[in-house]
Amino acid sequence: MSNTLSTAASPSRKILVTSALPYANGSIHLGHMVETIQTDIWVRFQKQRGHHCLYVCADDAHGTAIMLTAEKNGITAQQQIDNVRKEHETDFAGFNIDFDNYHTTHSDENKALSELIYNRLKANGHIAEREITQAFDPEKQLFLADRYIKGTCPKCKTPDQYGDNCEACGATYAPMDLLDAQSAISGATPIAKASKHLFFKLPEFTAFLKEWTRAGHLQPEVANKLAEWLDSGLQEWDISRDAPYFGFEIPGETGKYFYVWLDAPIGYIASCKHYCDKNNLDFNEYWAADSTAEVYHFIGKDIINFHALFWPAMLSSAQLRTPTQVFAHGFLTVDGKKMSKSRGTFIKASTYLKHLDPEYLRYYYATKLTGGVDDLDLNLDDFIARVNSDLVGKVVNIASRTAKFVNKSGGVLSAYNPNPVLWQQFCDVSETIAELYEAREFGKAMREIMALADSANEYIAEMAPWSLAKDPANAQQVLDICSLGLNCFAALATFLKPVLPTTMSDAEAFLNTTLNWSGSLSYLGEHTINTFKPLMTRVDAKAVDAMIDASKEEQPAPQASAAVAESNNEWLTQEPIAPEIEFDDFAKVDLRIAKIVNAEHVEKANKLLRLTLDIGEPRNVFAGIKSAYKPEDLIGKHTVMVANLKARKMKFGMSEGMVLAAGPGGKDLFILEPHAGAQPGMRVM
RNA sequence: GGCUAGGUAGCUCAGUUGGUUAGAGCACAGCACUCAUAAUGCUGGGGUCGGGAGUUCAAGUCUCCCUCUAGCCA
Repeated sequence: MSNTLSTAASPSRKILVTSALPYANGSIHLGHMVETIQTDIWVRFQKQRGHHCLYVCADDAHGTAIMLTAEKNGITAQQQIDNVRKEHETDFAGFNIDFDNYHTTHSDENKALSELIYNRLKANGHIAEREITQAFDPEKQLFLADRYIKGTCPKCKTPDQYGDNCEACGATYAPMDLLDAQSAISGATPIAKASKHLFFKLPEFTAFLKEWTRAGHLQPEVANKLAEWLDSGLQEWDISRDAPYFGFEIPGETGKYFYVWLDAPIGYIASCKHYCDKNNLDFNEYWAADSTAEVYHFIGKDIINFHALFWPAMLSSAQLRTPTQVFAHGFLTVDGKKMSKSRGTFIKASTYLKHLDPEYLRYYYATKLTGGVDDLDLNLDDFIARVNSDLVGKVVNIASRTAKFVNKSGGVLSAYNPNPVLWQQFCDVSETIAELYEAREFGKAMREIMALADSANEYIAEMAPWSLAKDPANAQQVLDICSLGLNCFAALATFLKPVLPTTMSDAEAFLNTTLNWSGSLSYLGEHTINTFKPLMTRVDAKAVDAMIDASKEEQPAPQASAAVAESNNEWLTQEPIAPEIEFDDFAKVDLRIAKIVNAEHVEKANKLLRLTLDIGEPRNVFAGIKSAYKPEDLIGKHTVMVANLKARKMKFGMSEGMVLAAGPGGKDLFILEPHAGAQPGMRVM
């Protein structure tokens, strides 16, 4: 993202940064860490540049899921979220995520702020009330969200589907449309029940949001994505949930609670307030409508709507400032695939920490992070090679190969710089690297840094101080060369400090200095250093394997609902044979042999092919078989069609009949083909 | 079904407003060096830039179609 803000040290910048609030219902895994590591690197960079930067986060502690988990664990919701919060904080600390404040949305601050904001929305006429009908579990006395209802898809009859869409055929439907719908919580058959709900009148913010989303607050691809919502018309947002619900009760209502997504983003403000209150800071400087502080939200691309539509609209109505920018990032894949429990790639943060150094992952993520929303792949072989080669082989090696000569000659660096051109290269690139950090182009920044490391290693190889050292007369020259080498290392350490806080803190101890980056680099002249000790050890491939194995053990492969797949009668199970009919019923269906004289793609249609069939007369038929057949493979073949089916008007024209095909869909779709000899027009009986 | 993003060397990725023989790191091969955590340096092999069509003097880059992958749809 282009950004006119200066990256150089101008202490005027006052910055508030957040990472998305992890849900208090599960463990932190390496996917979460993409976001917190990205944010933490950015925050550490800002601090190192001398800016006032505050990094806050919190656990997202409300909702039905947490209530149910607590119940299952036989503890109160409060105990549940307290336990999880402890675990989350430990995991983040293990990865050196340096929050200034980590709070919870189930806090006094958040309650007060949620009520305040809600009351303002209401006073401004932005809250609507109306009755809606939802699925209700009569046994649990609980309204059921779509994901808590299971049943058979009304369209393709696949069993065990959730209440909003079918994973097998992709159909979308209302939860009560499911065949044999049942509550996933109690197993009871849900009933339809009406209840009053409160809505945030989002459509009234359409003009505001159309402008806001294009005003430099978002990455362009994110703004494009949101245009879809804005152009198709915003809907009112349901912000209430009926009791029982774990959350905050809505003021002025009874048995109504704020939907978890209403108070979650307010948790950013609440955590900020909690910090300000503890530290005697004025929290209005961050959140008042006229605040001049910069506010940034780092989020995953799955929650863009909440942060870039609902959230700015709410803030605007509540007379609070909106975020300076929202930075969305992509998801984590491991070895090119979605994280999987059975493959052992659903790796919890705590599992990683048992086997590997957090600095490795911080660096690897940094090499792959961009300012965009692309997904990030953790390729385990690449991870090992990259960390070992870049950090141990290149960067740390510079110190390792030069330190001994300096330590031997008394441990004091030489003030004479034998190659000002090389040093100038480091100074010149310093600002470029800073700009890349600012723009969250960490991958590019790492590449620049490694190019400098290469230059330093080339220089040392060329000078070969180990050869010069054989003659005591060259002692001063050897010291000059190695001092420059260590200055190069100090510069690299400065640039890498936001990514590798622990390693570079050790480097500071070795170099006996603090690695500031608030201005231009300074050359360490006559300066005493300490004895070099290895700063980082290589990634052990065995440790990576052990981590994967441990992830498998923790999450045993589910006894896949393989019952269906194993059954010989898979198709009968999925779609039982229809009720018996009389011959006359069948005879009503006029099936004919048809020759496919032409087949072609239909522009703008994702599933259809246009077939021209000859049954003695021409027929135009649209068939949903594009996913399984190429037009050229069909032309000239014979098939069977229903010839007396009432013609149907489709978006692309009239369809005069249908061809017969079997299979679940997608690539598994098989049209019928008669044995040789059948002629177009023959009736099939 | 709609939409948004991707598909460039074995792997992970760069490729600015279309402009000479498409780049980097890792991996691989050869050589050199031996200070360094078997680290480092030099040289080299390797790509019909997902497929097809079009615009252009010129397309990885622009347009259209197809295909595969990922995600979102309150």
